[in-house]
Amino acid sequence: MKAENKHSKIITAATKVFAKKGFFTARISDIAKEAKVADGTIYLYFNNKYDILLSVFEEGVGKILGKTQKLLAANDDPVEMLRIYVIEHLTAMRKNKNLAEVIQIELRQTNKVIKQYRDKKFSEYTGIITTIIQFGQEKGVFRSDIHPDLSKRILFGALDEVSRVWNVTLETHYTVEEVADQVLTIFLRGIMVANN
Amino acid sequence: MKAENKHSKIITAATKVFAKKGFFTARISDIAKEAKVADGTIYLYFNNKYDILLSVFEEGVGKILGKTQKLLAANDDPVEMLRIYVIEHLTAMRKNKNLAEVIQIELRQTNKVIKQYRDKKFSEYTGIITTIIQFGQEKGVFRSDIHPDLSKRILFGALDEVSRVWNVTLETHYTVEEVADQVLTIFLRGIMVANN
DNA sequence: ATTACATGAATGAATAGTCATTCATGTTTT
DNA sequence: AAAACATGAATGACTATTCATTCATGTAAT
Repeated sequence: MKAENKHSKIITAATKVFAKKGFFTARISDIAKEAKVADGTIYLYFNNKYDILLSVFEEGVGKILGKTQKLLAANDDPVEMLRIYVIEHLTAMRKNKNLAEVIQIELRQTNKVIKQYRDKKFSEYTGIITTIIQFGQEKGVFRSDIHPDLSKRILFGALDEVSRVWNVTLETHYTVEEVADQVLTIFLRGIMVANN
Repeated sequence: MKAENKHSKIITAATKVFAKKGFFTARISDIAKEAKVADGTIYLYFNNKYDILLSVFEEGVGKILGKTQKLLAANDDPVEMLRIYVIEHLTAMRKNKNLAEVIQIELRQTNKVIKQYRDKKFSEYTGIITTIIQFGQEKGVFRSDIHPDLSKRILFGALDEVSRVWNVTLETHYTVEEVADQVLTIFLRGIMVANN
């Protein structure tokens, strides 16, 4: 119990420190201080600095992925499914800005191993969009001339950028609902079969 | 001449090295080697490592911005203007993958100074989208319930993500034209006033 | 219930290596 | 022969990781 507790304390601290200072500028001693443990203790729970970063990502995305999949399972309307995905994503990013920062910035970084790891792990999450779009096309709700893979990038990129801004400027004047509504309005109108 | 020549040689080399290894992992000696100058020579042209990064960005974005503004000046159809912007951006990102990498990844980094600098400089470039959208709304071509600021993020995020992928996977199987077409189809249908 | 012993989690000072930046020296240009 | 430019080895500051030691908790023996 105590061990598990300390593990998450370090994860939480690291998320915060990485978000604030960036992976390379963050010091192990910063994380230790934030988590209120000794520097050495961190190495009882993680192999090295990279391992901490990957764990932050793994556990963070894991939670979001799990929740999203659960919510979507109870649904079979493509439009409604996209709505759920968008709202869940924006809500999660807004709620945990530190995690958002790590996912959006630190994990993209250069290091090929990190980058490929992120893309692999992440593709499970963004792949959901592709699946929904294909499903919608089969149902005849979404236009068939839309490339599911490309439009996945288009939607995800839009979500990524609008939520990234929450971490940069103090553009708090848009709520999750407003943003979700704009993104969905534009994207859905863009991919749906005309019906009026 | 010789000085100017060396300056750009270093910029080009740095762009390549930063793109490949990332800002923090890149060594000054790597850049020097790539540019075929001595380590110390770099400090005759730049104040420090950060200065090199900012210069890469400044000069790179400057060129793209200039070209885009020039092309747009000769036009007054909002739809056509968006098309030009999208195609120019994708073409530029595709053509200079190293610069794209630096802009998209390295410059987002954490360091608050860097980040704010990027956002300030960049907002001039992405702000063009906002202007075009507002222009289109005034002309009654784009829906008035679209937030120009938000939809700027939506379009730019989409562009950023689709072009980022060119640097990660070997997803070369979409051409600039195909990608531009999908993005524009979806986005324009999303923001235009219905006219049928 | 007190004492002796055992365990392994936690500590943080010391290590070992890295690299941005400087500068004494050399080379080229005017 | 100045002045301007270029070199790259040496410097010095910085920090991830290690590991000898401490300490808290549990178990066994008396």
